[in-house]
Amino acid sequence: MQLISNGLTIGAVARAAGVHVETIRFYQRKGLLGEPERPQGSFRRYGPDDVARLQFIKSAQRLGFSLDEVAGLLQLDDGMHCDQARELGERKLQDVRAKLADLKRIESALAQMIRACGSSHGAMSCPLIEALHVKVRDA
Amino acid sequence: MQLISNGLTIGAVARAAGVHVETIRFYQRKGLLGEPERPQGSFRRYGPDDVARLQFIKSAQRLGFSLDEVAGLLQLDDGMHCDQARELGERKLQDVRAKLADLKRIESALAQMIRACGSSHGAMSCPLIEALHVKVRDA
DNA sequence: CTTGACTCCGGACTTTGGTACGGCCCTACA
DNA sequence: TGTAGGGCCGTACCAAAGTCCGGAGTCAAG
Repeated sequence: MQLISNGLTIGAVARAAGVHVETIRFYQRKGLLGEPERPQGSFRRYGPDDVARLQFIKSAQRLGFSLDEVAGLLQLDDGMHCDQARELGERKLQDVRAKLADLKRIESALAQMIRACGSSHGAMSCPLIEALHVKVRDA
Repeated sequence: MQLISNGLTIGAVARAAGVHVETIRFYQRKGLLGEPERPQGSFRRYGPDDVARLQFIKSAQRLGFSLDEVAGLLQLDDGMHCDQARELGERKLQDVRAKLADLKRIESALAQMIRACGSSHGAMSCPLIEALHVKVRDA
């Protein structure tokens, strides 16, 4: 029953996006995902856009965006006025770039630590926090 | 009362690191931060290392690491055997690189959207999700 | 030697992001 | 046409990461 005439059922969407059905309904309650029409009967039918949107939400979450922030990102895509979208987008872009910078510092600290580990064997105090002293800034 | 002889009080550390006192005690319960000695009396005294550690925890969290994961990162720095640390570090490095890749895709999608916004004025459907269709991979 | 700011400790409460459950209702397929 | 496997809906529950609270003890400055 994956496919009611055209459009996916909630279960099929969930499988396609790798989330649980309940999660979809939870996102709908939160307004992150619209509730689609039910054209012939009582079951909602979803499209590939919904799958993409769910996958986007999950990706953004993995990067430390809260659902509220993800909602902000998604509004950019929904029918917003362009200058608002632009402003919001610019703010988000700054966030993203700050995260990138932090993450790069973590990456090089880790890589350095692993190199150090390879060269000098035995128990040692790895320079992780040391390397990260610099990186401290507010979110 | 910020400073009992040498060493900071919990409140001073909290202020320095930008966290609440309760958060420090919570981290201590979780083992993320050691409970320092109380050399003369009943109050604990902290050093600058503790501040750095707290700031590190907060930074890592902002990047989407859970407290358990942060604990793993911190163990690398504490007196661990080098090959264990190396293995854990390599796993973490892969995580970090995956996050970096995702974040870069988000960055370019956002930047592109802002450019598009700038060129064509008026209400429009910004290509955020469109641009992110590619980036979908599992965590 | 008092007073006010602070610490200690335990436990209860909150928010975020879901998960699980149970009862009823559809709908596609045999 | 009947039945199995979903869908629909509400409510309850869960873990993570704090946050708040209250009573008691403790500094240190005036």
